[in-house]
Amino acid sequence: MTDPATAKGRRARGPSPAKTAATRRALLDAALHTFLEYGFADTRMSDVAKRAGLAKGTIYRHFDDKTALFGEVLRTIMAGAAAGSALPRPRAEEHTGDFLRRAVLPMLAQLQASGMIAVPRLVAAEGPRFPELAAVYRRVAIEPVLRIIRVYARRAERRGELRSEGLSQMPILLAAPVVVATLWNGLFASDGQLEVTAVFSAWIDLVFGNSTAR
Amino acid sequence: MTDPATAKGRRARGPSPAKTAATRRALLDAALHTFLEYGFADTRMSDVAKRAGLAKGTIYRHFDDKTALFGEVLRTIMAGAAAGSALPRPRAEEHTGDFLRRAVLPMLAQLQASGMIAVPRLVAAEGPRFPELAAVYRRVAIEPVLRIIRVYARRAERRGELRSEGLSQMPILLAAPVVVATLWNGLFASDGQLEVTAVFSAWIDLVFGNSTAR
DNA sequence: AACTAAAATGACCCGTTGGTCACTTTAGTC
DNA sequence: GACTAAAGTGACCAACGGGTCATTTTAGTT
Repeated sequence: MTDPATAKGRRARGPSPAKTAATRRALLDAALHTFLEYGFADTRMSDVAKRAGLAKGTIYRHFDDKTALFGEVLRTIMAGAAAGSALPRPRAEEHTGDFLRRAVLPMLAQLQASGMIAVPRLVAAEGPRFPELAAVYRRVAIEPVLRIIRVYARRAERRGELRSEGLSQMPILLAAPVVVATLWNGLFASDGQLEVTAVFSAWIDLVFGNSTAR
Repeated sequence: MTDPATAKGRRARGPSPAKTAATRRALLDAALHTFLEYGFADTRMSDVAKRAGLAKGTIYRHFDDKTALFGEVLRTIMAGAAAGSALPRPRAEEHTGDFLRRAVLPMLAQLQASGMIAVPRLVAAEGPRFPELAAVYRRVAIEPVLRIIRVYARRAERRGELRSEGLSQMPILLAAPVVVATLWNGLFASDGQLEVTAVFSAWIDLVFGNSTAR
């Protein structure tokens, strides 16, 4: 587009673009954690700035307003999640229940460790006030997951591993227990946390049969 | 305590207590619907008043502040729900899956028709900011439901209808699909609503087996 | 070292809204 | 119909917090 000389000359003075990007990242990270902890309404722009070690005004050099910041936070998260998703394939004769355990449990553990597992809860809580964002989240995060579930639901149905054909038509059933466990943990933070992996495992047992006593 | 004459004399002038109670009910009802639609933070006290056909100041003659109003709304809902819950019993040889369909589906349909099915979503969204309320909700609404689920999960396990013993240990698995469907409907209000009863029915099929082809 | 453009700052502004209270209206009692 | 206690009212207040912008700091260039 513009020739290199112009581009170089244009950026002749002032801090490097890398530094700018780093500031932006710091703000997004601080915002994510603050939003997760307090929700949108109870998040103070000044708190986000403080957490990032910056002044409130700085936020507005990178984002139009609070809503835009929230949107960028979610967009960034989704982009990162999409990048880091690489599901293994089931082995030829592997029982689909075993495969799901093998594939999904480590992923859940990682999500839990990184704190990212709370994101769906944030979306569920704030989504109604940001319908466009909810729609993006659905398209970018939810639908792909449902599509994958549908693939393996079909496989399990083909192999006669399930008691009904319902799962491929309603793939959300497979994800529901994980979502609810996450909500639970957000609601009752202090007392009686649910181990998300244990919930999922019990769910697989119930639907596909316990692996030991199949 | 106080003798009747005193009590009567004390209330000798001014509007009747019945009228007061009606006002209170109108406010609670208006508040419930406004909270359900906008959430706690985006609910304006003036809007609640307007919806109830009263002035804002009137709210403060019945409730200490916004938080107290929210709490009373939830407490009232819970009391009402607890009162109106009468589950039938399974017939002697009835398959537990059939029984659950028979017992739960009408209840879900009724909850959906009355709009009360959105309450869990409200609690999930606002709960983290009101931990005591979340705890009350858990004790009054969630735990009783889980207890009932556990009873029928045990029955099903005893009768060999399930593929694992997990359900009685993790009764939340039964409720999860309904909760998630409700969240979904709140998030994507305009497009692709889920029929909660259909979701529950598919769940039963998957876990207990389809009633036609058992 | 001087220069300067971009980045960062934070005191300030101002709209919004929860909550107050002096006043008005309502409805039982005598 | 006069009396009065409770219910209801809505203009008003104060605080809070999102967003602005004149000023200062930073760092690449010459």
